Amino acid sequence: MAALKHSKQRDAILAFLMTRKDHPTADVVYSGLREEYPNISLGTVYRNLTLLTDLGQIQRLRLSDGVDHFDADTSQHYHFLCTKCGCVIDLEMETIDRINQLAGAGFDGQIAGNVTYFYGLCPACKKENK
Amino acid sequence: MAALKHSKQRDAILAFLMTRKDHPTADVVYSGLREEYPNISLGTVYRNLTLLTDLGQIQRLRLSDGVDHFDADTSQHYHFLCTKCGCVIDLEMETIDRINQLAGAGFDGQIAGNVTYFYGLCPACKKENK
DNA sequence: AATAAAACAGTAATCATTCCTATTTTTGGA
DNA sequence: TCCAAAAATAGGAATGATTACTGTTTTATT
Repeated sequence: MAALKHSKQRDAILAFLMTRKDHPTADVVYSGLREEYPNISLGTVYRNLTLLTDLGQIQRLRLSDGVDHFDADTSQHYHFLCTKCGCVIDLEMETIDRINQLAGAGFDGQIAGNVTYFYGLCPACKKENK
Repeated sequence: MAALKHSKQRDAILAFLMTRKDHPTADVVYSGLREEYPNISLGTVYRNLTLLTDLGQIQRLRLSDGVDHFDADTSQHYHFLCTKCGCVIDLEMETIDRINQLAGAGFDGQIAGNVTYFYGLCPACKKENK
């Protein structure tokens, strides 16, 4: 039913995301692509970001800053949100697996997964605060 | 500087929240209070929910459904979001303490805390799905 | 090349939340 | 108890991210 058709814009959005490690928002993707595609529309960016998320090619990060961020690295890893400058950084740490089992014990529903991220001061803001 | 003044509306908002375990949204609080306070305004609800959060008397839950939920229980505990019906439920489980230390190891910034919640099917939706 | 389906650009609409302003309430002192 | 200053309110306008709509363009298939 889906009958997905190829599009240059979708390729460009995915390629752009793959070049960045800062987990940009839809608006940043839009701005970044306007040089190469002056007529690309914000709606197209949103639609494709959602589509790529549904396809499992990228992941959407919904942190507490109220704006969605997107990450081309779909592997399980943790994120950090700086409460001062708002930047988002990958954290290098092992996966906490048992946590879903802990949550499921004594719960009659079905745990499909969890959302976990960290917040505080990023290295740059921490240095600046001294 | 703060010079907080008493208000019936703020009392009512806090009292309403304390009667509920379902972590209502601002709009639900607003609707629930309109019987007793027909003229209460949505802005007042939002302002006081933010104020009470800042005072540490309630906590704001920012889950991935895009709407803020509020909880009068400020103790550390975990939440579950049903991906089908959208309900939010408290989970009975021990606190995972070392997770912040794990995240902080090898990270040059400062970890202030983490956000962790679970998602899946609530007991009612799980039963219905069989 | 002809056709149908999908994607697009551009724009309007939605929805949660915040902001603004004139009025009302609270509170501490005369 | 009355007064004045500060804080809070109601009501409505504004914001900002995201989604929906529509007529046009692109893609893929025969």
